Amino acid sequence: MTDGVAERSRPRDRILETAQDMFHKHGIKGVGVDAITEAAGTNKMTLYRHFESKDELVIECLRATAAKASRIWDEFEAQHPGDKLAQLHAWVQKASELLSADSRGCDMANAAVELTETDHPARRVIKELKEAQREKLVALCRDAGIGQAELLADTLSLLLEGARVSMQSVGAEGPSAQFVRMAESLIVSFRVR
Amino acid sequence: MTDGVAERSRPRDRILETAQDMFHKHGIKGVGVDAITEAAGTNKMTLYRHFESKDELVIECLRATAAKASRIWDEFEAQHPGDKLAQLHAWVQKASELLSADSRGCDMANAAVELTETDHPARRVIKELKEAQREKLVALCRDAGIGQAELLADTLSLLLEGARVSMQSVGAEGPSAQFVRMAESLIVSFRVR
DNA sequence: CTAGGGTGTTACCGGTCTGTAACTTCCAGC
DNA sequence: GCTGGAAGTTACAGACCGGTAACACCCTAG
Repeated sequence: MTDGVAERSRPRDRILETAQDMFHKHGIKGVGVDAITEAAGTNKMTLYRHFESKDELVIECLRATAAKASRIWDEFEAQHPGDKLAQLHAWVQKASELLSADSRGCDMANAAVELTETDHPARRVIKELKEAQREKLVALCRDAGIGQAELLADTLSLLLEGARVSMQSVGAEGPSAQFVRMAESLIVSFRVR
Repeated sequence: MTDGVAERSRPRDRILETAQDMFHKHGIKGVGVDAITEAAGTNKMTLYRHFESKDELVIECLRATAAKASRIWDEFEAQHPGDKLAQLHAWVQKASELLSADSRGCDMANAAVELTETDHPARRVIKELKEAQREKLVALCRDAGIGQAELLADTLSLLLEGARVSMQSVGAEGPSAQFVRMAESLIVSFRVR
């Protein structure tokens, strides 16, 4: 039971937290609702009283993950209040740390790969959340005084997304190991311009 | 039956081709062997006479995909014999074309995302094939006279990998739309150095 | 013409999946 | 102490999964 998260709290919270963790580790199609409820120390009926379907649970998990990521951005502002360029460097640093700490990449991107049905209800949620994150990074670049803010933000996005997926196929010693160097010299080259 | 590939040829070839196509479109866990054999105009017994398991079929499909990609590299050499820099630009161009033509990304990366079991037999194959592709790109960059060939190759790899996964979450109008511009200016900046 | 290998067909095994029904148990608020 | 709602339990439905057994067929090489 390596996935046990059985602190005493409300069943709904336990289910949500456990599901996040297990979806992240094993993929969405790789884990059944029975396994989630068991690891959460509850049962299937209780899950279906709080979530109308597995798809809906998946969506709630993605929203929770995005909310967690959003809280990290607050740290940047707290650590470097007003200094947007420093916050951009902190973004690079934090991304690199998360790359080292976890090899399963981005939950939203992974879900998009796994849920191939074009009309799957989670797909529009993924798109919305990813677009919001993109907006945030663009704004950070612009406020940091970068000229082509959109282009830098998109390039950094692709580098990070690529690093996270590359780790899953070739491991941490592959191209993703150079992420920080790539990102930093990119920022430099965009500032000079 | 949108996945039908029923030309008269040997069952093994039809199964392999059909499986490649369906794994690509619907994911590995998203398609069963019954669906593959039906679309290939054959039956399950015949599949299991040629492939000892679904996992083995998956591996054969990945090898076939990699072989197809390898043939594209031969085109570069044919189109620009000896001119490695031109071949590098052709690589960027071709990558961009494939991005526009297909939104389901790289089969190997997708498989790595889907097959989370660390000891899954396909994982080592994915790693080997990806490492071979990396070697090829590094060699191309080096032979094109790029100083930091490894770094350029890895950066281009991450950009492309990122573009392919980004398309699946936010669509073709997202950051991946700028792939060519990013790659080309990267090459320029590495040449100047 | 015949033998034999590749192929097709049908049925089945044991397991897993999402989702539901009916019933019991527990516990907090009155 | 009683009550009402949340949570747990058991069993089940219906579908799908990967994989196998037994047998009929067809077509080509000799």
